[in-house]
Amino acid sequence: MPSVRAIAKQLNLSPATVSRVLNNHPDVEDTTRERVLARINEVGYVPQYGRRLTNVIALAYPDEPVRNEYGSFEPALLSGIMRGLGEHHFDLKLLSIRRDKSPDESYTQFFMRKGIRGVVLRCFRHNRAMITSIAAEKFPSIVIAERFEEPEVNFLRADSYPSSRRAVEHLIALGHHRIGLAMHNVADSDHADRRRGYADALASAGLTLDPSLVMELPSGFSAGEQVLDAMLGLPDPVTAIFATNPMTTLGIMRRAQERGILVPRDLSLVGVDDSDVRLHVWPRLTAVTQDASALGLEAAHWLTTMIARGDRDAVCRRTIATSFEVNGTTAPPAAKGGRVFTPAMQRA
Amino acid sequence: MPSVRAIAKQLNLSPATVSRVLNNHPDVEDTTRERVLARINEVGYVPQYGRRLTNVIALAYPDEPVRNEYGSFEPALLSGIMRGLGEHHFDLKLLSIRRDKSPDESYTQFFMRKGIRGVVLRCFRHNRAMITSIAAEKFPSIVIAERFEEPEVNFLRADSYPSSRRAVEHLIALGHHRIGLAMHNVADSDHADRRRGYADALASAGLTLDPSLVMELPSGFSAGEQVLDAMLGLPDPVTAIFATNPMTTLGIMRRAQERGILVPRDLSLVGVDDSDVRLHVWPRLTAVTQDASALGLEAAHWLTTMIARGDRDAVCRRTIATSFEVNGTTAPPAAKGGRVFTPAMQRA
DNA sequence: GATCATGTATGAAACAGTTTCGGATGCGTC
DNA sequence: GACGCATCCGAAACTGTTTCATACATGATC
Repeated sequence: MPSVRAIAKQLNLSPATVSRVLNNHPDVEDTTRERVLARINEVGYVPQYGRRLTNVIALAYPDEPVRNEYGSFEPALLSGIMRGLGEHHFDLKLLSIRRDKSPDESYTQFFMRKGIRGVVLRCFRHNRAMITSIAAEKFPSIVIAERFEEPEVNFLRADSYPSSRRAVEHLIALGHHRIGLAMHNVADSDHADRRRGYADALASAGLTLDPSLVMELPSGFSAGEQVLDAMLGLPDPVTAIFATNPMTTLGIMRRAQERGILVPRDLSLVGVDDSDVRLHVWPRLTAVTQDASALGLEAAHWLTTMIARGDRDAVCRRTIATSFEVNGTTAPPAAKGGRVFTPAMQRA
Repeated sequence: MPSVRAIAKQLNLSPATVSRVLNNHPDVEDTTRERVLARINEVGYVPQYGRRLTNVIALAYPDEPVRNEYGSFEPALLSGIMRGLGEHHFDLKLLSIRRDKSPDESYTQFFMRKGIRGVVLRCFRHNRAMITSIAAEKFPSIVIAERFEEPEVNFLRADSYPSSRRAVEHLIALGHHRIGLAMHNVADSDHADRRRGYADALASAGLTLDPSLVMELPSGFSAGEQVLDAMLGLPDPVTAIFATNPMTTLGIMRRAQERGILVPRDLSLVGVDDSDVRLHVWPRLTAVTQDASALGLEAAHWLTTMIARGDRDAVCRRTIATSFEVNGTTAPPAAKGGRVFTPAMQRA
């Protein structure tokens, strides 16, 4: 358990200088700063004073935290994390890395400055590099809902592949063969898994994947509305859609109702749900469900346990299952050839 | 700016004892503890060491934080708070008071132990006493979405009365006179305002308030389903419903669709929305909207400004407006006498 | 009733991390 | 070369916490 004074002595510096480095004060020479940081990382320094104050982990977002557009995933995740903190009596801080981290400090410095002992990381398309850097610095961290090849990155995710495949197989079994795929246009592994589930289900049923039935759009409600219009506007329209994003799914449903397209009579829909929203629409949504709250709980519990034990080398590369739940938005397709919708038939 | 040592000297104690009181250690005599706490409160002691670590406020929930059932209010609020923290560079901690506070410490002690300088409080039916206690201790705090008579309680709320009244007047103007009111069964001022808006709108139109059209239920989705069934099952059914709770509103809509009741042809519905959910259903919901995100932003900004200024006597008793937005769920009532729904007419 | 545990409340001192102040050093300018 | 100025860093002071020892009360035992 090295103290600031011990580290200073080892490096022939004063405690003041080490403290300055830890707090990212500007007036330290670069070479000195590097030397201190190297040693800090090497010995895994943790401030001992004010232990109580630092029994805190953070949920860190790359940019703005808890955006509304993220749908119900974030609140469910938060709720799970809060429950996972209980056993070891940790608190949770919310951080935005890009907003608060100064570019010239390391991630470890940043987190220490914020008084946190570990971090649960949300991963989006653009911040994989950030995450591998944090992991490389060996700061206690765990990534939610993403998969990494790098062995030093800890993560906890839900595997969407089997459920996605079952979802599409379910549609095929009902008789659908023109099945649209509405994807979020991000290259995260979750969405890749869902796409793979779609492709494999088609392939194993002997259906060819028609690229014109695959749409990639930004996440969000209005994307769903566009998807519906586009997919039913095709010369040979789809009879079913698999939407891999919760908000997009809701957008599709709303637009379908607006246009008087009856789900599931005229169109079958399988969505993705992070909480209970699938049960709050009518008809209840047939969906691939992942339990965001369980992800949060497990991640928080693992992280706090690891910190409490002082085990800096623990590894978490866990994948929990998703499930596929058949509800009211899937049915056999309408009469052969599908229906063609004309503006006159629309209610709105 | 008194230090622990200064306070100790004033009271003829050692710094150790004062520190023990601050950290709620058990082995301090009760009279000594009281003396120290009194002085602490009197001088408004704030730990100066590790100032950076304590540039933190908390969003404190009486019980479990960020419950899913709260609907979209919580994430919107959180998002607003995070934005409001930016100017003064504060961080946010999430706390559950009942879970972490030991019964024999004061609220001030608890918050100091958690290293926070101020607190944004969520208020529910059962914790008004808690909130007045916190305010009485003069710990920097602000309550969200609730009104208090006690002059020492700071709050920031949205005034639902005018919009609620306009909502019901809108229904009356469309020709409705059997208008149901679905209320959350809590005695908070927000819901009281909505009820008052309902009552006043009826009264000023010369309509009598029929108590059998007012239902009070626990918040939540399934409550909405019960409301619909009950109100349409009346001998003289309602032709419109004003639902004062977002989740209840969604429950009503879902149940209406399930039963094949067309909104707004067969039933007009006015709801309450804390974010954008009203636009994500079909038809888009006519609703009283309050901007939870703005509440969070303003509250966080006020609190951090007050703390940064060192102004412990600032007062916030602000009410921001809500608005009433006409969308697609309200229309004139069906032919006189209303329709009677029989099971045979139901689709589900 | 004297003696001896036992336990509680407190202070002195040591400790951890931070900040202030000033000194050394280097660099440019007159 | 002298002076001004900025940079970097250490000594010392300072803040809050924790450990250890002590004073004192209480109660049990002979």
